[in-house]
Amino acid sequence: MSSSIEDLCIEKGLKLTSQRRVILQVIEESDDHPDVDLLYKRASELDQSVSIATVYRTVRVLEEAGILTSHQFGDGRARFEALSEDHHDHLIDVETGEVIEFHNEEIEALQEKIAEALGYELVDHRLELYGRVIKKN
Amino acid sequence: MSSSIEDLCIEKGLKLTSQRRVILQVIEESDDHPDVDLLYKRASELDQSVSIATVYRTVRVLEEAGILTSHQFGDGRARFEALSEDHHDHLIDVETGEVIEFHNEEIEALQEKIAEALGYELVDHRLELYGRVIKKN
DNA sequence: TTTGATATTGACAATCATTCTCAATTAGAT
DNA sequence: ATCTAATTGAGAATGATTGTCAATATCAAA
Repeated sequence: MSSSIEDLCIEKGLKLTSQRRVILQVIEESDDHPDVDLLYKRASELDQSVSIATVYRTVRVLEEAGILTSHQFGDGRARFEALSEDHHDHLIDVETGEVIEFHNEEIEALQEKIAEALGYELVDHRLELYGRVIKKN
Repeated sequence: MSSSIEDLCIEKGLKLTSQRRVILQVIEESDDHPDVDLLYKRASELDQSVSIATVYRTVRVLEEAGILTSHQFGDGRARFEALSEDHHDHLIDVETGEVIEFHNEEIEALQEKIAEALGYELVDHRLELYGRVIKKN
């Protein structure tokens, strides 16, 4: 019944309010990369008492707790996904806005190497590919 | 006297107003990655009549003309640089905010390959490394 | 050159995403 | 059951950016 994300919140000492439970559920059930408005819409369907201010706050708290990550893809608003142990980058379909996740060890290693060569320890990175479907005919 | 960026603007059919000339000059002389406020400050020193609205507009027009590119590094505002033929990516010093440019053919090729493997033609990409200086002792 | 259509400008209002404020409520420890 | 600190909803405030509009300036054509 209690989701794994809820357990993480308890570990981090976050209070589990009814609003947070709903938002957590929505996040857990989303495998796209929703923005705040979409999270708000989905949460509102389950519980009308959730306000958009709370969605903004919850999303920030969860990110600070290392449970969520946010991305900035082109358009102005932040998009979110649960932080999983398996790191991945994103390919964004420029026609549809669809987001495809991928992971490539070779490119990960290469980034470390580049940073090191410049005298830096890599603490984070952002790699986004923007592409158009190849139509074969 | 007329800068190469000015020539590009003429080619694109953009009118060369005195305000634009000043902004173009500022862009040409900046080798950091200034945001709109900084461009505005630098332009104002040369010509007090330049308004921030015009900086915003000019920057947009120049980007549409393929003369400028904008980046979104972590903080909210857009930062700009003249678009040169030699493509590069960015490493951002997380302590100081300093931006270091680099280019790596291997990683460029790898990105193409990854996109292709997912069925996409790569139209653009964004690679940002966030690092901390390695202090040797 | 002067003219004229059209683009550009400054000032500031409007917008959009996000954060803040504050009084009222609630979770969870005791 | 009680208490304290965290959380909430509503809406105001913020910060970056874009839109509006009347006044002005550019560049092409006469």
